[in-house]
Amino acid sequence: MLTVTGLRERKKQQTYDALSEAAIALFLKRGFDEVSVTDIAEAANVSKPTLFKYFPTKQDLVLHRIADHRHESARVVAAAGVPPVQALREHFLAGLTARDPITGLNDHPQVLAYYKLVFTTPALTTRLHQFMDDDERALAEALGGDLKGELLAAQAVSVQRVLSRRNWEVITAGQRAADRYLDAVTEAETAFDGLPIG
Amino acid sequence: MLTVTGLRERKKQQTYDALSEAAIALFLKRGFDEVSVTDIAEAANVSKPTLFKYFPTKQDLVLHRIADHRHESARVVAAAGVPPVQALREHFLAGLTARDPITGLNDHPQVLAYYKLVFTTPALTTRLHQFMDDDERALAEALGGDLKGELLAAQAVSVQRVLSRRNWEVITAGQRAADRYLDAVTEAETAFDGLPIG
DNA sequence: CACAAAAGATTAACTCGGTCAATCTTTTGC
DNA sequence: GCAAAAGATTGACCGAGTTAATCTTTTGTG
Repeated sequence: MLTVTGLRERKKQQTYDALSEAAIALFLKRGFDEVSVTDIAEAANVSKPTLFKYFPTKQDLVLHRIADHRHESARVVAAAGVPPVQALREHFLAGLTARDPITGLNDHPQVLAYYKLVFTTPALTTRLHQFMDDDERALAEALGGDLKGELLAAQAVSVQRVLSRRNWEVITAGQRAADRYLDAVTEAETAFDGLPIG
Repeated sequence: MLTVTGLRERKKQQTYDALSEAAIALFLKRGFDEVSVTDIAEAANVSKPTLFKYFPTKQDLVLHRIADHRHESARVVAAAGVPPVQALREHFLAGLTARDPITGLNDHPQVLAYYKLVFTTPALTTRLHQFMDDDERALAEALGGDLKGELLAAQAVSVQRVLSRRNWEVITAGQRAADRYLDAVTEAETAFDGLPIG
């Protein structure tokens, strides 16, 4: 068995990428609701059932990028040697510095277009919230699963959602990420200060 | 114009009730996903498009009861003469005392069956979360719409969701509402104490 | 009390997201 | 090199939700 990666694996990856890229390109051009999954399957030279073997829902054609970050908060807390809230705060602040798109503080046109698509399409925001609920559950578990853990998890996820959304809105209104950075840090610190333990 | 309530209004109300009751009865008996909207329309002697004129989605046939409480938090805050967090806390505690189903502290079999249906059906919990997001937006607006308001709104909604869910789980596990009451109050006070300002 | 206008219900046909059973292709064990 | 298993592909199908045209019922008015 000398095959490093089977031919099959490579083809699968190719199909996956073709679907995702075709989908996002079409969605960006015509809008999420104006493109049918059949259109996407055709554009990727694949049948509709095949598409759904790669992506469980139409929304996931867009959101798989974000979904890859699933349970990140829980992992951060579990891996950290410091108190949970401190770990989450530092992780978010590092994200701001790195201009991680998930913090909303990124003004690359492609990133902006992508998030505009997500935030202005109800079906996508809905599914995004499902992912965040998953995140919250995992985080609550990582925090012990008791009342305090559940509350902290819910509030930590909320905080990150509100902060990211605000950053994205300011950037969308035209401000450069670099110009927003300091305010974003200030807001993040204010927000995390409001969490128990600190 | 002496007509107190037109005949038309009454018939509409009748159809509305017939649809809702037929739907919930069928869902409770066979499960949400095992009943088609066509089944419900037939049971209510109505056509499918007519059903959708009364309820925008299949889920709303179940959730309209909860949806009636929309923006309740925002209204509570707006109507109160006390600080927002205090108003929300008092409102929730009053709900516990009154065994308001929305607090999870209600052990009537019908109520339990209804919430079991809601919480164990993904399509319903998803739509429920959409309502809570609406609630959160309205509350944030009522709180001023700035960062602090948005954060407080998100956390207040989270707190109520976590508390209600915990109560429901304990009741579902077999405890009587009366026996849960004191713990529910304690947990609620702990949770609201964690919110800014208090 | 009749009747015109309008509001609402009905029907049939349609679109679209998602699933399934059967078929075909590729990989793998011998 | 080949048979069997694993996996990919497809056409046919189902259910939610919509639309346009038609028909019924209610209501305000002469």
